[in-house]
Amino acid sequence: MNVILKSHIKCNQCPIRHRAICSRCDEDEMAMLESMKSYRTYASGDVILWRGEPLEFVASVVSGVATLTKTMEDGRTQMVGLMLPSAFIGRPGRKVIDFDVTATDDVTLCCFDRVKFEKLIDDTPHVAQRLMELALDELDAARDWMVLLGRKTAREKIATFIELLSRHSSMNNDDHTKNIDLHMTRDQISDYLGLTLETVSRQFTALKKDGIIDFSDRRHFVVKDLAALHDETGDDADGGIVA
Amino acid sequence: MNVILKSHIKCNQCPIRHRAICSRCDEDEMAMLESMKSYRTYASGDVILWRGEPLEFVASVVSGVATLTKTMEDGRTQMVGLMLPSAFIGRPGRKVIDFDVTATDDVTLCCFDRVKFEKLIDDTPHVAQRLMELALDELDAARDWMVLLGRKTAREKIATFIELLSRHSSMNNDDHTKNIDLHMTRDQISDYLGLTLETVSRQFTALKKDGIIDFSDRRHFVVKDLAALHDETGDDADGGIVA
DNA sequence: CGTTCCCTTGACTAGAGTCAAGCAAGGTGG
DNA sequence: CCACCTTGCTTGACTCTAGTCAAGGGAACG
Repeated sequence: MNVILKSHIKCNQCPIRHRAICSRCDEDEMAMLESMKSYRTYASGDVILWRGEPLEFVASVVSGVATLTKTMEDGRTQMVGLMLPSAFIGRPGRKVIDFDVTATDDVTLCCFDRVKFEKLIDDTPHVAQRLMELALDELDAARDWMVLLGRKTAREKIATFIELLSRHSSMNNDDHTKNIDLHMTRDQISDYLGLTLETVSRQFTALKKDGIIDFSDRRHFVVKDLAALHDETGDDADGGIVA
Repeated sequence: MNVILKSHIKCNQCPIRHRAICSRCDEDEMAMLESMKSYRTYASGDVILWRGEPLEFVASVVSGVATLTKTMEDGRTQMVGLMLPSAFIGRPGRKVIDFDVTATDDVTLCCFDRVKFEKLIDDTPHVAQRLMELALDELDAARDWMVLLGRKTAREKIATFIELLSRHSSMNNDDHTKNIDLHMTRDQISDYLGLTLETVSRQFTALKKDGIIDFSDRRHFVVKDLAALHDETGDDADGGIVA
C-alpha cells in the first residue's frame, strides 16, 4: 500500500537526475527541490490516483512503471500512457486529472505539493523548460500510438508492442537473445493496444508458430527473428514512423 | 500557394494574442517577438510541411485550420492533430518533424526562425511556460482521441466528431440551430477517426435517418437533437471523458 | 458538355469481438 | 501433503462490425 517517506535519497544520487524535470536545474534550484520533495511508494496493482480526485501533488516516477487509463461508462478501457522512470505525473494548473494512474510494478514517486510546485514553475524557468520538453516527448509518443490504434491490424499492434519492449529491454541490457519480461497481463496489454485479451493471446500464439518469438513462460519471451518482427509492425524499414 | 509576408499585423491587434505562445508576455517580450515574426499564408490543400523535411521555422496558427497526418508505407493514413487558431506548430530542439502538416482551409501562420526561437526560449521564461501549457493541452486532447481510436464504435466516433464541431461552432456563434460547416471531406474525416470514407458516409446517413442531424448540403448540417447526439458518443452524461 | 471530384449505396468479405469451455500454475487451508 | 480455488491464459465456435470492391449519382469546373 501507499507509503509516504521523507526524502532520504540525495538528489545528486537520484537515478533519474539527468532525465527528470530537474535535469536542467543548477545547484541552487536543486536545493530548493530537495527541500520540497517527498517520496511515496506503491505496490504493484495499487491505484496511485483516481480519475476526478483532487490532485494534491505532482510527481516524477523514480522507479517502476505506472499506467494512465481511461474507462468508459460501460467498462471499455484504454490505456493512454505508460509512465516509465523520469516521466512526470500531473500537470500544473489543473486541479484534477481525467484518467486513473495505476502502479503495474512496485513504484516509487518523487512528489511535490501541487500548489507549491506551480509557484516554483513561475520562479524556476529551467523546470518549465524541461517540463515542456517532457510534454512534447509524450505528445510525440501519443501521436505514434494514435496511428497504431487507428490504423494497425491486431498482428501489427502486437508486433509493434513486442518491438517496443525489445528495444527498451536492450537499452538496459544489450543481449538481444535474453528473455524479455512482459510486465503486464494479457488484459493490460489489450487495454494498451485497443484489442481484447483473446486477440492478444491468439496473436502471441501466431507469432510463436511463425518462429518470430518464443515464450519461456507466460510472462517471458525471446525475439528469435528481429527483422521478421519488424516486418510485421507495419512501420517502414528505418523505423520511420517511430522516428 | 505559399506566400511569405513581412509582419504587418501589430501584435496587440492579433486575433490570437491572448491564447498563443505570446499570451503571457509583457511589453518588452512582445516587442522582441514582433521584431522576429513574419507571416506566411497557404491556400486550402497546400502542404505546409512535409514529414522529414528540415524544420526552418516554428509557427502559431493565426487563422484557418491545419492538420497533422502520419502515413504508413502502404498508404494508410491517420490524422494525429487538428491545429486550430493559436495552436503551435513545430518543436524547439527538433530539426525535423515526423508528420505532414497540411492546410485544410486557407491558413495564415505567424512564423519564427527555429534557431532564433530556441534561443528566445532560454531567455524568455514566459514563452516556455506558455508552450508547456499548450503542449499539455494537446496531450490531453491526444489522450481523449486515443480512447476514441482504440475503443469507440464507428457510430460513437462520428457522434463524437459532430459534437466536437458543434461545440466549437457554438463557441463562435451561440445559435445552436445554425448550419455547421464540416470543413473536411469524407476522406479527411475518415483519416481523423480511423475509419474508411464509406463508413463515415454510412454513419452520417444513419444519424440523419434517426433524426439526430440533418444535412442542408454535403458540407453543412444542423444538429436537431443535441441530447440524443451526446447519447451516441459513448461519453458519460457530464461529458466526463472530455473533461 | 464532358470531366473530375466527392459522395452514396449495395453486395460481399474478413478481421476482430463475443461467448464459452477448459487448462496450468500458484496459493490456501484442512 | 493433498484437495480446492483463484487467477491468468488459451482455444474453439460463432457473430457482427467495419472494410473492400464496385457501380453510379450529382455538383462544380474548365
